Amino acid sequence: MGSNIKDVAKLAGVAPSTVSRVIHDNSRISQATKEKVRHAMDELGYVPNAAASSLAGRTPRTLGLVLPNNPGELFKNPFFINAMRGISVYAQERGYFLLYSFSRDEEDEVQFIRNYINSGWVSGVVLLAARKEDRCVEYLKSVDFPFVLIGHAEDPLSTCWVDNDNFQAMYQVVTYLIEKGHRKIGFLGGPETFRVTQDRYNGYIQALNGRGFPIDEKLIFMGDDFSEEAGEKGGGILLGESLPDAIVTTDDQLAFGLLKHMEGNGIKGVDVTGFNNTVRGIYQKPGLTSVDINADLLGERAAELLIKLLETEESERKDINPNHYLVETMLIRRDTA
Amino acid sequence: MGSNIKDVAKLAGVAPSTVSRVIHDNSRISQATKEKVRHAMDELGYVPNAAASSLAGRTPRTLGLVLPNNPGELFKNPFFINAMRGISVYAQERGYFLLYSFSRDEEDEVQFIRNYINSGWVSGVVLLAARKEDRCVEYLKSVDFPFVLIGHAEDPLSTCWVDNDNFQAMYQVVTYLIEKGHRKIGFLGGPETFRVTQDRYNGYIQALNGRGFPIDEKLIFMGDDFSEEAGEKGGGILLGESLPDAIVTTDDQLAFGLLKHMEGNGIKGVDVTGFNNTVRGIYQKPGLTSVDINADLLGERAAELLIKLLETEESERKDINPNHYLVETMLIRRDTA
DNA sequence: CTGTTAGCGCTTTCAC
DNA sequence: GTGAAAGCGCTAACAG
Repeated sequence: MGSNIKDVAKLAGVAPSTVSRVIHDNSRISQATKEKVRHAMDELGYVPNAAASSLAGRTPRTLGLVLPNNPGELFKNPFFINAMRGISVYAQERGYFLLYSFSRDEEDEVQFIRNYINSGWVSGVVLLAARKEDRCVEYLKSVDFPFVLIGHAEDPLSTCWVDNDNFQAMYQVVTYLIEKGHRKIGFLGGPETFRVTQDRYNGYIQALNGRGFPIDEKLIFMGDDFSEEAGEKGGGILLGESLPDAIVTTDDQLAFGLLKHMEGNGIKGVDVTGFNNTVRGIYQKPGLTSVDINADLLGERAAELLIKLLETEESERKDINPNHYLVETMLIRRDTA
Repeated sequence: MGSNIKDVAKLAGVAPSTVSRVIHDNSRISQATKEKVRHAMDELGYVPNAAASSLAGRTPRTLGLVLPNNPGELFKNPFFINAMRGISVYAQERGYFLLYSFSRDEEDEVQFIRNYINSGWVSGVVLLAARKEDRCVEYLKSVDFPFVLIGHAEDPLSTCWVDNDNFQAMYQVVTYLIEKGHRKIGFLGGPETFRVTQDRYNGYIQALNGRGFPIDEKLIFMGDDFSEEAGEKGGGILLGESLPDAIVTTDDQLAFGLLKHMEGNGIKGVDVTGFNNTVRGIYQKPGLTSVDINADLLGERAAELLIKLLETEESERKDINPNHYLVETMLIRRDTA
């Protein structure tokens, strides 16, 4: 099939080790030989055998992704495919291959990671969905294997991660509503145990406080989960006697539930915003105003950070700096706000 | 890090070669030693080093996917993520890893495939979007590398492929409309150079002919592409003097354009169907009746076929049988039909 | 600056 | 049935 390093060496009239050095752009090779060798490589259409290279001690230029296998979520939310594409854009440019797998559950995921690592195929892992007390994170830390997290890390100092600035994102949303003239603004969030909920909640509080507007406890509701049902329930509670001007939510699903409640009860004139810029929000009537989390860029940054991590000396990885990126969000205005 | 074959051999009190034979379930190893060795493997949590295995001559248990980088399409159409998941489900079960990459253009794709192959990482390729005279197909054939196509092959006899039965799918759609009582049924297709257009067109013709209904040339229109604009244009032509009872389209985008034309011109009472069960069709009002192409299963089948191909003797691959699968579609009824 | 050499972990003849 | 040994393609000392 393809040619090997010996063929190249012979054609260029040098030793295999020299070719290897040229491949890795070793600084102590003369310009002349580099040219010669590169020429020979081109002529033969040579591509290094990654398996051999990895076996001989190089860290393989392959990253492994771990995806949850949640059909509903996968389908409603373009996050995953976009993040995968973003990762791909950066990784390919840097000559890295990408492995992916959809897991059934957390158990599965840890097993995949084990396989990734022990197979010798992979040199770093991208986790696309962080859970609380994520066992993958624990495992990767325990074996000290390089990884990066998309989402907020439990231990943000000793983990590499990439996330939106959720505080800032919600701050912007609320500020936008205030500028639109709204004063009574409600908050409909997911479970408060989640970091994202907290951050977005804080952004909400701060945006109001900063302008000297009071916080009304009665306008705040946290659901048991991120579902449409939770959103409906929240609507029932937040839209009581007197109507607020607007309600911000931390998830499009919650917003859909809220809108459903409003429609069902003939409630009008309350602005609503979502999060994630989900496909449904684009095409339904009324179009849902929502925060786009920029999944593409989240993916790109994750790849960038992981590759940076891989390419720093092992001894210095502990204090890689920066160890995270914050990716900006974009408020997409549609009919509901 | 992980243990290697020698460790296992030592612990089990056998030679490395014996362990290797156990890994590959060689028939001439006694049951007793197999047990012993498997026990040792478990104890050490041994996972074979895929790089070494591949280097030593085994075909690597890794498949490479090639995806187009069409942001719009990727986003509107859940086909890709679903197909990827389907592939993953089957491949993982059989112990195969998956590599993916998004290409910018056809040039890119061929380059990726070259890299896949020459790197020694990959033993087979899945092509997720077949074009006419696809250069990837040409290249893969020219180097005689195993691959499977999702979509219809130009040369269906000498290629492994997986596709819907597009004839049958459209036949069902039209039959459904006939049973609903419609008689005057129009056809709005993509470019007629495409195989899918042809197949779906034939299904349309056959369904009408089979029941003895006449074909009206004036009710047939093929657009220049699969876009919404082409759909609008088609609407302008098909919805002339007298209105048909229904129009079947070969793509949701075409259907959206058609509906837009209808709405813009106040045309009502014409049933419309799409193809691909795109996200927009689910959430817009009115909900678009559409054919779900079962991308998940398409992916699973593709993986199945490719792995079957890889696991048959090289000399017998030419006449692998069957060399394709047809995956059933499902008509999803919503508001428009 | 470049060549020589040992070996990464595994598979596969070839012996026994 | 099982072991010994060579070698897959590449890299990383060690020489010079």
